[in-house]
Formats: sequence, C-alpha cells, structure tokens
Amino acid sequence: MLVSSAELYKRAGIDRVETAIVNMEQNGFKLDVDFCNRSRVDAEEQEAVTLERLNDWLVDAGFPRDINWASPLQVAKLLHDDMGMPPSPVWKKGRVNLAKGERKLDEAALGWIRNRSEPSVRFGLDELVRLRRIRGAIKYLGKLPGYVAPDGLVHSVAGPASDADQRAGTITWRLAAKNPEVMQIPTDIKKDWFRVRKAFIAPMGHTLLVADEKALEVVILGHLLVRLFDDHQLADMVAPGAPDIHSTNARLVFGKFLRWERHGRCVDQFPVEYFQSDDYPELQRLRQAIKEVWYGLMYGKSAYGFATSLRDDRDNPIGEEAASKIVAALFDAVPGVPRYQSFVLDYIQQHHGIPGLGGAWCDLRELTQSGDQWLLKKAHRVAQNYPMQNGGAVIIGRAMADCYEDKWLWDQGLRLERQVHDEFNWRVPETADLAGVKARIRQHMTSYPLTAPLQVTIGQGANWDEAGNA
DNA sequence: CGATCACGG
DNA sequence: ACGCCGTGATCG
Repeated sequence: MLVSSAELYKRAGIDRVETAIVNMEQNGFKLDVDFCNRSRVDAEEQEAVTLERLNDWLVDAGFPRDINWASPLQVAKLLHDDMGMPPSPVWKKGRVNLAKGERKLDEAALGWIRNRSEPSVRFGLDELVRLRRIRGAIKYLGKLPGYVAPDGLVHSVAGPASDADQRAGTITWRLAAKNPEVMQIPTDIKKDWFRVRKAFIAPMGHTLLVADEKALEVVILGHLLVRLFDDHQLADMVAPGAPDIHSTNARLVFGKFLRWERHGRCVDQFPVEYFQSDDYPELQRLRQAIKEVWYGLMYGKSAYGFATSLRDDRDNPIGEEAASKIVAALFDAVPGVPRYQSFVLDYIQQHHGIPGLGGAWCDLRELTQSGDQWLLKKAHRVAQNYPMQNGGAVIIGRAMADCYEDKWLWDQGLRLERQVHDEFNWRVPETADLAGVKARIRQHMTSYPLTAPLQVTIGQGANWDEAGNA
C-alpha cells in the first residue's frame, strides 16, 4: 500500500516535532561559566604536568622530547620504530590489518600494547591516556563559554532539517545537535574526570529534570517480536518488575548454556542481582560482555566482530571460535533475536527496504539490488537497526511534542533544554508542582502504543550531572 | 579535505 | 568491506 508523503508527514507528526524543536532551541540552557573556567585552569595545570612527565619519560629513554602527542604518526614512529613495541592487532572497532602496515593507537590498541610492556613503558602509555582524557575535558571546558549568547544562555542547534541551512539531522529521524554538540558531552564517570555535565546548570529559581526511556530500543524489539511472531519472551524480559535483562542474559548464556565458572561455582548458581553487585566483579564483567554482544547483535554485528572486540583479562581477543559459542548461546537464550535477523534478511530481499514505526521507509535498493554480497550484508545490518533506531526517534519525538503541547506543563513553567535520543532535560521553577509535573511527563513518555511497555526514570538536581544520576 | 581519534545514544 | 546513527578537533 502506497502512502503519500503528506500522509507520512502527518502520521509522524513532523510539524509538531519541528515546533517543539524550535522551542527547545529558543529555550537554550544556562551554563556555569565560572565552573568551566575554574575546571579548565585545573585541567590545563594537569595537562602541563602530564606533558612534562611524558617528556621526562622520553628523555630517560633516550629520545628527543619534542613529539606531538596528538599526532598518531609521530606516536606510532616512537612506539614501534624507535622503541620497538609490537603494533596492536586490535583496536576499538576490531582488527588491525598489520600485514598492510596499518597501525592503530586508540585507547584499546594502547591497552593491548600496555599489557605486554615493561613497567617503564607502561608509565608512558598511562600518561598518554591521561593526557588524552584531560584534553578531552579541556575541549569542552574551554569552548562552551564561547557559546553563551547575549541573553546569557546557550542555544545549541537541533534537527532534523535540510542540509541547506546547516542544521543537523539523520536518516532515521533521530535528532542531532551542534554548536555546541550537547549530545556528546561526556557522561562516563571513568572517562570524565572533570564532570563537564556539572556546568549545565538550572537557571536561578529553577531545578533540572532528567527523564530517560529505559532500554528504549530493546523494548521496541520486544514489541516487534510480539507483532511479527507472537513471541512474548523479550517483552516479558523488559516488563516492569522483571530483573535486569543483561544480568538475565549473562546468567543464561554463561551459566545455563556455556557452564562457565566464576568465584568457584557455575555462573547459573548465582542470584541474578549479583551480576550488578560490586562484590562480584567477575559477574559484572560477564554482564558487561553480554550487554556488548546484545547491542552488537541488534545492529548486525556477528561472531567475526566479537572475536576481536571481546577481550580476556589480558586484552587478548577471545577469537572467533569462542565468540561463536557465545553468540550461539545467546541465540539459544533469546531465540527471537536470530528469528528477527532472518526475517529482516528475507524482507529486504523481497522488498528492498524496511519500514520504521512512523510509516517511514528506509530505501535499500542500491544495496540489495547491486548483486554484491558485501552490500547485501551491509543492507542487512542497516535494516536490522533501522526499525529500532527510527522507532526510538518516533517515540521520543511524539513524547517531545506531547509534553510541549501540554498546556498544564507549559503553565507550570516546564521548558525543554535538551533531547539526547532517549533522554529529555527540562528546567522547571522550584515553585512548580514537581510531583505532578513528573507524573505528567511519565505519562507522555510511556503513551506510545507498544505491546512491550515503555518505562521511564526521572532524576532531579541542580545540574545535568546531579539530575542524571539521581 | 580524508583519516584518526574521541564523545554520545 | 564483517557495528548502526551522529559532531568535532586535529593532523598531514
């Protein structure tokens, strides 16, 4: 059935979302400029100390001290040609083609080298990682204050919109943000030593609300499995009150199916809660590993990729055989996943595209009709991902418009500052009916009719860091 | 201006 | 060419 573009436009509520986006851009957000400046000074001091340590390290090893640590070429020459360290066969995204002379020095590659190094070399590699982390924070602390407009607020630019006006947008209907890129502000506590999100503060008399859709793309897949195959397993796994899905998967995969042992007994002997407990780091690592496999599979990754992206304790890739066993076990644990993969492949070979939730059509003809098996595989990966990524964008877009058009919320003073794919950041006056506002937000964010229920967590605080972790 | 690296989802 | 979608700083 063919649907007119006007009908698609209406179904997706694009005009409603656009209006809410424009309002978000106008709202802007308050930046703690003093915090940025203080932290930047602190970070630059640490940068200088780290640089000095790196230079001393070079001199001690008998090399000239003026190398540019931001240059992969110069660092590669130093580590591999001058110091004789073996180049890493792995990096964050997988294999390194050493036969072709390819070299990688991202953090994953440096970690591999580090684990095969003398203590003196480790010192230098650790300092290099440190330097990159510090500079990563300085990037934001230094530039963010420059975006404060005459009204005292920062107005990041959002999409989607045409390329012509230089605004941001995506083929999946997700938003993007630029000038500044507020969607990329560090959040990982292990990486973000300067807590840049603390600079995103509520204006005077306001508080910040951070509302997050829980495992949005997994819920959408659960919905699709019910609709396509009447398979309720995944929907049940993400239902309210169900245990954490990645813990359940780790227990099933490594315990029930692979019979691995940790802390002296088979993994399936542990209660599912232990997989998130700091007292059981071995179980936490299994949970983290299966979480990576889960999301990788959702986006079309295979055992070939997991063979290098999954590492043992010494950073050695686990290899394709071990990866295949883990993937097979996860398929056994959640059969809807391989079933969905096969369905999508059949579908794109028949229809040369894949639909999204809002009636969007992802055209894959160029990939599926080329006769090239590699391009067909590429199409398969895109097609697996598209319903989830586009579905998430549709759901969050509708919630965004519903919240914006809600007169009661507007009168309470609720104003959207940011949208980050599955998360909203609002400011609201401290005098507002906060419990009522949160309840209404929760209602709008869970109203999309899916067969697997949406769930929302809402945090509150004086800044993005606090509110996001509350 | 393409490649590398890093950040988010 | 074996993980999807993005923005941006920096190097050569």
